[in-house]
Amino acid sequence: MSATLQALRGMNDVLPGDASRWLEFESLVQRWLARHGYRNIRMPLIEPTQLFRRAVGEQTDIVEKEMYSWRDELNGEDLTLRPEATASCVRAAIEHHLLHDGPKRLWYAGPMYRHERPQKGRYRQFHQYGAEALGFTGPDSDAELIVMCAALWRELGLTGIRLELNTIGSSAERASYRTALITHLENNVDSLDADAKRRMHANPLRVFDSKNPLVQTVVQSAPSMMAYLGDATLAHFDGLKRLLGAAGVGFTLNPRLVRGLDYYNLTVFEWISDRLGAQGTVCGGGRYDGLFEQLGGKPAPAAGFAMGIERLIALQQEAKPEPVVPLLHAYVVHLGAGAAEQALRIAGELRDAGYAVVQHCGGGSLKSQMKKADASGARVALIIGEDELGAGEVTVKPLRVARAQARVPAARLAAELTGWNDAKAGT
RNA sequence: GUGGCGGUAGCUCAACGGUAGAGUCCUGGAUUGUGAUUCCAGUUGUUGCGGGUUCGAAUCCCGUCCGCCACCCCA
Repeated sequence: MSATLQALRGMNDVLPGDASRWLEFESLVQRWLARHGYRNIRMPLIEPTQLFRRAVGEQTDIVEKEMYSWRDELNGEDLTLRPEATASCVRAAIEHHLLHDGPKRLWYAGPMYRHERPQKGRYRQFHQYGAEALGFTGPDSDAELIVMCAALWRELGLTGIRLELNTIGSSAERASYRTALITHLENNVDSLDADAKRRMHANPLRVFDSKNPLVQTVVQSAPSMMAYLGDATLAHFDGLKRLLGAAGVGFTLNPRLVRGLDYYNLTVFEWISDRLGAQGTVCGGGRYDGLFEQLGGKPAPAAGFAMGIERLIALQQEAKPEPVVPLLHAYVVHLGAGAAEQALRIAGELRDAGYAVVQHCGGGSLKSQMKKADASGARVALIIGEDELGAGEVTVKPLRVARAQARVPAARLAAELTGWNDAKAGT
């Protein structure tokens, strides 16, 4: 039984047709990050399990049931495939004293791993670009992170991505509100259904989302978070809202937006699209002022976000479905004795001059070689047969525009090919 | 992790108890060395995998894997 091996569930191959779209996307995103002064940092995919337990939070879904964790039998260490990268980034900043000479703007990219049930836009290995502004206290830093996202959506040509915003206060404010909320829910426990009761202690804010009318009556009379927020929190949030307004970035306040990771405080936000079904969050982030200290470092404020590449590319593909075809300037076909050697020489010279060139391999009739040349997407076919070889020339035949072919001296080809490629070509 | 739907040629799909098909793609040809259009010809499969029912299973049943949808949660 030759069991054919296949990729693990929820882990995908990105095949060349899609990969060229990824490359284009990544190059655009990286230029955008550079223009905002963010510098790349690269962390390991594997970290001590403890890092995520401490950073993300013991009670979170991620830590409780979604991590790829195992014990390294060679030395007894408990290891985990990273489910997100903020924890790693902060760990690295602490370990290498990155903030010793002031705040830093950093970005990272790469695969993350969560053992969830896969569906469209949700995979067990998925990819993120993340930006972290480490060491900045004020709402100006939060605003910068959010506003730069808005610029990226424009650049990517994405529309219909809306911003949801909330403040969850300090951990102390959150704790006292949480206590008050749970007390309220417990006092009305008779009106709660099983789902609400389950959420009551695990994640009391989630009870607000219940569609059960009876539960909603309890929700209506519940205390408001606002009453538990201090002046500093409100001032920070007001400052952020003012800056977003000045930047022309619209948002909707979502008091139930809490996000699933424990390290957040004050600002939390999500960018959401309605075109992706249940997996609509395309980017999420917020402030996490306590994380440095929580991981054993000197206290430092910080904020950041992470965006999902698969989801953004799905949106972009919908907006711009034409396949991304890599640019190929020339396809060299050759026929007859000695032509292969000349073709190899010429292809090399053209590549040295900066052109993308494919040389035909595998022989075959001129007709079949021309078919390959056309299918390759090349702008022109370069034909080297016995005639051309004898004359020291190459036939240049445009494949994308209506223009007569011509013979060009081999020695001048590198200089003249630009003219043939500049001819207006269908993309 | 729970529930629902689905898996047939490389791709998109038909056949829905009685010999598994079409389009597309691919390959070759239509007078000498010229692609993409047109015409002709040809190849394509353990019907996801394993078991069961039946004279006979792509088709019905069970299991399993994978995908999709919803829940949960999030990128």
